[in-house]
Amino acid sequence: MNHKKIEQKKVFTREKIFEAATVEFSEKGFSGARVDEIAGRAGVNKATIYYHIGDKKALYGAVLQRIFRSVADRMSSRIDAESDPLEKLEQFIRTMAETMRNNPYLPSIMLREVASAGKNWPDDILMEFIRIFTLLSGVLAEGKDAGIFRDTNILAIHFSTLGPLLFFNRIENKIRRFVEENEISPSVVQLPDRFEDVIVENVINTVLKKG
Amino acid sequence: MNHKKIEQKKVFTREKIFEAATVEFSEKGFSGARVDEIAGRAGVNKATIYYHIGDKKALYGAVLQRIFRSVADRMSSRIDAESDPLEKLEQFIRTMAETMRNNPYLPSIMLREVASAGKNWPDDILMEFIRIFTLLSGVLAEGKDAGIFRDTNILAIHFSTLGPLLFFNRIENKIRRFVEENEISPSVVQLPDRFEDVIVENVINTVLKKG
DNA sequence: ATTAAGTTTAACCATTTGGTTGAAATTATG
DNA sequence: CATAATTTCAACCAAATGGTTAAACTTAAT
Repeated sequence: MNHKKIEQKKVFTREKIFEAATVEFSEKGFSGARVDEIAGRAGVNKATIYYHIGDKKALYGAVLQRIFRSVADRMSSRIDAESDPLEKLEQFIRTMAETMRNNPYLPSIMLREVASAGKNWPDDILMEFIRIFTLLSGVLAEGKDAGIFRDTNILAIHFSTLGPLLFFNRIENKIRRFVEENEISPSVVQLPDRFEDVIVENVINTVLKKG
Repeated sequence: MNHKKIEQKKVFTREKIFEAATVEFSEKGFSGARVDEIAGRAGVNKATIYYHIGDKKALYGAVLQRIFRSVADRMSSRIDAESDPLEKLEQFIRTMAETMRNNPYLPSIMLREVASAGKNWPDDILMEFIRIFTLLSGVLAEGKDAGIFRDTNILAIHFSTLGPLLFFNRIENKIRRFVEENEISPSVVQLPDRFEDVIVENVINTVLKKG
């Protein structure tokens, strides 16, 4: 086995640990997550986690950083691919929704982090947030300069995108089950096929200059 | 000591326990919360909690129900006090924001509950949610009948109100500290004095019929 | 083949934690 | 005042949990 293969194996072990940890933290939160359970899911001895990464807190931090960096990366490349500010904004929202759909563990972790008010975010995690915020900020400024966007509050637009998408992602199934079990007409609850379509419409309506 | 005073003391003890539990659960979530800590904060022996309420899970359930019922109650009375659908909608949003400001423990608990996707909500908690949702649903229907509201998605409006308000409430201080420490111009981040003003404007803009 | 370095493992430990118990204290009743 | 019922408490316990360790195993270099 040469150096490359060793490195690969090492990376593979770390990867397995991260994946298992992400699922566990997502399902149970930091306090609820069990290191033994993570080790079990990863098919690895508990001590291996401590050898490769560190204690529970370090592991959680690493998981957060991994997640948020990958989100920021994807968001960045997707928006760069568009030229029109309006399409960039739409892409921002749709990429968010898509990322949540593709990574089912993401929403609960993000919501719990918001709940904890970023009490223990290291600087590198903060940086990933700022990257995303700056991205949106740029899109809105671009649209304003082009004369097609109103002067809107960036934070409000950001939270009005992220918030509803996260909420819906988490609660959709609960609502569907409830509507079904209680034989409520779906038209009462107005469950849309694609929630992000509604959010795209509303956010664009908020941002777009009237006339 | 007569019957009334006994009853008062009993209620007082329960009240102290609930208050302490609410704070503890809010700060640390269900798993992170410690029953010993709750007993300590309430100035009560741990066994008293088990005597009066039950185990940790029952205590948490009782806390949730208390919170959400009080929110639904307040929301209900506030909206009933208005007659115009537009003012009802504004009252809905402002009451939400006000309730969060007055009850600092509320937002983190709500966010964590959304994160957990209501996995273990008993029916009575679900009912309180439905009360609030039905309230908003009625306001929007009323406005539509009066010909001043567009046909909008209730869930989206609900989440576009609740989400941003909760997010801002939790993260505001973090942002303020960050802006200050890194000497960033506040204009870049656009921190408004009253975030709910922005949300009121945006939501009304989304709901209102254009003419 | 031998050695040294890196990696994984089973067993173990100290502490924390939810929950219990029986006695003591407080209060209501006769 | 005496007795019964309710409420509070200190002490205790079993289980769970984060973390450690020393030994075993694997691989790379000499």
